[in-house]
Amino acid sequence: MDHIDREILKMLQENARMSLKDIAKQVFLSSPAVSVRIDNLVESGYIEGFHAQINTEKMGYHIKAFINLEVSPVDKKDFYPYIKSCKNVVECNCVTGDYSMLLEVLFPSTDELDQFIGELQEYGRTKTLIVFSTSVEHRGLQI
Amino acid sequence: MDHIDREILKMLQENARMSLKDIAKQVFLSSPAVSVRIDNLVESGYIEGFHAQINTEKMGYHIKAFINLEVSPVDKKDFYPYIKSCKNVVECNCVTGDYSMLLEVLFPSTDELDQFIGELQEYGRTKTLIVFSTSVEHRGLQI
DNA sequence: GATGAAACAGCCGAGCT
DNA sequence: AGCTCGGCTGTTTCATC
Repeated sequence: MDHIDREILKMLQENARMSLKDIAKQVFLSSPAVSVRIDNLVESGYIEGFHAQINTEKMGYHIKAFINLEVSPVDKKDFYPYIKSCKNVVECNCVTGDYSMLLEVLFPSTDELDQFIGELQEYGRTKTLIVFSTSVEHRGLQI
Repeated sequence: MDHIDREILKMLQENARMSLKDIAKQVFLSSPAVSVRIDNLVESGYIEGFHAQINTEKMGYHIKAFINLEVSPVDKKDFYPYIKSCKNVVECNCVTGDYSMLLEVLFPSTDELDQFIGELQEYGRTKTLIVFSTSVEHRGLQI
């Protein structure tokens, strides 16, 4: 992990479909050299994947919300697989504070969100924050 | 936006570096046909970008946290450009509830986080939730 | 890590449905 | 109008230095 690897990471973070040739040009290396570096970055776990970022609004998901959820330690074994299977859950973290879990979710409308919160309350009390606007869209670590 | 476009979106979300040929094979189309479809998806805004997902732990960012921040409406004009420039801020939302803003941040250690919270308090009071563990890593909309 | 060759993928235009 | 097919260009990969 030298400064060239960091440069490659940065470029792939901005455009994951960038060609090896274009990357090579910018780091003053040959394409094969870049190819093996990328393979190594994936292999060693620095790169976890390459993903297309999709406009959720355009896909009909108009409501973004954060749900604080209290889950008792006993119920967590059941909770984890359940929450992973929920397509609308974009992120789920175990956190400090009054509520043990913080979820980020996407729904087409408040109706579906409301129904989901109903389901969640089987695990514990909730506090929901609905997103008005996003000033910094979820982005990777700025290298 | 037909079912083939949705299939292509799904594949690019899973692996943004997938070749046109491999995509074409799966949707029973020719590579050129897939190429124009992807261009259209980008053009029409369904795809907002292609990004490499980087392991933040490996990059030395061991602390993830959510910061609830109260910002008065008057200060928001200053706040937005400032928060965008903060490299450690991964996401920033304007939300309902007691605090007007919810930030997701990454730091190498609690020291840097603490210092950042100090800076933020110029804008208003804060409540910080530190992440113990992440059961659902930030992922795109499940199509 | 560089180079050159071979395989491969992507792009553009022609013809087809 | 949009899709498929073929050839040309550019890209990736492999073997060698």
